[in-house]
Order: sequence, then structure tokens, then C-alpha cells
Amino acid sequence: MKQDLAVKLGLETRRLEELLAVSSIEKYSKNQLLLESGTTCNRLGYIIEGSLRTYCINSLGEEISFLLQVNGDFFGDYESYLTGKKSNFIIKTTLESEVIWFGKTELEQLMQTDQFWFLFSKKISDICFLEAKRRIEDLLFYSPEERYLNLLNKSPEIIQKIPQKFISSYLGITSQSLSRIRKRLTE
Amino acid sequence: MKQDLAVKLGLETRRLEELLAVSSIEKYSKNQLLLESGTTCNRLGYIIEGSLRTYCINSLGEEISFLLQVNGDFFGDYESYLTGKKSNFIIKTTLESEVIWFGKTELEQLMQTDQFWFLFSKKISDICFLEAKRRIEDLLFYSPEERYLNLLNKSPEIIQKIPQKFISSYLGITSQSLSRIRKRLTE
DNA sequence: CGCCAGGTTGAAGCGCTTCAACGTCTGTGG
DNA sequence: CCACAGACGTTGAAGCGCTTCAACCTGGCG
Repeated sequence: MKQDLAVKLGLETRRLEELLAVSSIEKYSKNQLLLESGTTCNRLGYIIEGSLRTYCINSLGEEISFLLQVNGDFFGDYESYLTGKKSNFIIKTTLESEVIWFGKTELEQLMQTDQFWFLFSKKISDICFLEAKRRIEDLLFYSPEERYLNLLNKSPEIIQKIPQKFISSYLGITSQSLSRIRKRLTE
Repeated sequence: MKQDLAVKLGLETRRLEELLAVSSIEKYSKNQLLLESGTTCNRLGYIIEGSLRTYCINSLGEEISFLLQVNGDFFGDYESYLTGKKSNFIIKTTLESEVIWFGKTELEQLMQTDQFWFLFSKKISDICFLEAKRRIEDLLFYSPEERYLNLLNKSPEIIQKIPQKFISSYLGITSQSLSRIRKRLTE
């Protein structure tokens, strides 16, 4: 699991140890709150095991999934983290989960010690951008049905671990529509 | 115009001069090609005056606008720039335009000289991420009609400078639908 | 003048939404 | 241990908005 993280971030063993020395590992049960709306997100997380959703509440009081994440994914409201502004998002586990937390203060101290960690923090920004870009392309270029197939193809794990009602709003449709799309595809 | 750029990027006069010393300013006429599909994007641009669109061709041969930009915006296929991979996008002016180009080689040389330019390049990544995030929120949370109103509100300049047929695919709809939405809104 | 690209309008169709009812499963208390 | 409540998903029916295809208008330009 540490190895996964090292590969993902391109870290040598020494660097990984350095990072983990200022990080903390936590376990959570199902449906626990990891980020509360209205607070500033001052840490980033990495999912060792489990799954979670990042969502917000729209003007009609509906929960809209912004991100769905599983093993090996990074999470957090990166906008709030960067700008220091209060987050509009809520992050909750959808299964029992174990995560590593990287505090902003600690990461910034690391950056002071070695330029390596500067490059590292830029790499995180770049990854966030590239993921956001994929999401735009998905929403802009594909129909709801195609988006569901794309998700199934990219991450069957998400379909496994996260209830359908959270997946539907991630795809930008209602849960009834997703139910019908699934039915249509199996016929 | 230099002042706009300095403010946008948070640069002091000295830093701005340093940057401009390794940049180039170019003028383009309407409908000129700034980035060709299948090539690597090895520079980033800033629009002094004019407008342009970043688009790609889908499997049906249709042009889909990914970005529409005007005065004071940055452009380029940032994914291709970061990864060095060939771009799937095409960038063309929609009006006579004047832009500043920042070459990747030159920016990387600047970064070698001073840590300031490291921070600067991370800031660009962060800006790209934040813009991408807004776009996702727009596509995910709003209807086509609301997205048009959001665009009208955020950037009437885009509506002025860019033909409707390019705006419609940016909003994720057909040009006929956009025509009807506009009609509906004036009634 | 006449052509052509860009935009508008009409009619039909399709897919997603909405509202409502009904299964199905799970966990909990009597 | 069973009965029931509540959450989740499915299905039906009606409606609405966007798409598609086609015709037509308009303004700019050779």
C-alpha cells in the first residue's frame, strides 16, 4: 500500500518515508464525515482502502456528487486547499475506509526544506488539472449512457463500492434514468 | 496591456520584464491556426487583444468547442504542454488577434535561474485547475439554458466576439437549441 | 446580382425528468 | 424469530426540452 503511493507519486523510498513522517493514517466507518461544508480544507487525503464521495447540496436541496473515489485516489476540496476559502463540499465515506492525511502546514514545511517538495506539490496540481480536464471532456463529449459506460470501463470499482443514487448525480442524471440505462444495456 | 498581464499573474515590473524578455508577441488575422491537431503544444499564450477557440473534432466529424477565450485569457493545450503528448485540439482565432507566446523551453530556463519562477509555474497550474473546476460545476449543476445565462453573465465579451455556432457546442448543445434558448429569453 | 455561411424556424422524435407506485433487502425492536 | 420500517432501486405514465432534418431568411462579399 505504501508502494502504491510511492509509485503513484513517483517517490523513492527515502522520500516516501519523509512524507509519511509528517502524515497521519486514520480509519473510518461507513458514512463518516471527512470534510464538512463551510470549513476550510487544510489537508489532502489518499485512500488506502475504501471509498468516498465528494458532494454538494444544490439550490433545490439535492445532493450532487462531484467526485467518487476509491483505493489509490487522492481527495479533498483542492480549491479550498489552494485558496484557503471555505468549502461548499461535503466528503463522506461510503464504506469502511482507511486514509492517509497530508496536512497543508506540514507539506509547506517540507517545501521549505527541499526544492524536491516544490516540484512534488506542482505535480499534485498538475494531476488535479488533468483529472478535471477528463471530467469536462466526459461531460461535454458524451451522452449520459456513454458516460455510464465510460465509468464502467474506467472504474468498475466505483460501481461496486458506491450506491447507484450517488453515481447518477455524478453522471449528471437522475437515479431513475440510471436505472433505466442499466436495464437497457442488459437487454 | 502589460499591466493587465502583471496584475493577472501577480508580477512586479522587474519580473514582468524578465518574462517578456523571453517571450514573443505575434499578430494574427481572423480564422488563423495557432495550434494544429497532432502536434505537441510547447508554448502557452496570453491574449492581448482578440478572441479564439480551442476545439476538437468528434467521431461524427463535428467540431466541439472546448474553450472560448478573449482579452486577458491564457490559452494552449495545457495537457499536451505538461505531458509532451500530441494534442487532439485545434486552436484558431475568431477575430484579428494579438497574443504573447511563452515557450516551454524558455520558461524552464527561467525556472532554473530563480525559485520565484517555480512558484510562478505552479500558480499557472493552479489557475488552470480552478478554471477546469468551474467548467465541471457549470456542466454538472446547470441546465443548457442556465449555462447560457451563466456565460452571458460571466463573459458577455465571448458572446460578442465568437459566432453562435461555436458557442453552442461549448455549452454542450446544438446551434438550433441555442437559437431557441435566446429567442425564449427575449420574449 | 447572386452565392454562401450563419442563423432562425417548423415538425417530428427521442431521451431524460418528474411524480407516483411498487418491489426488495436489511437491520431493528417487539 | 419474525414483523415491520425505512432505504434503495425499479417500473409506469406523462411531460418537457433538446435533437434531428429540413426549409427558409438574412447579411456580407465577390
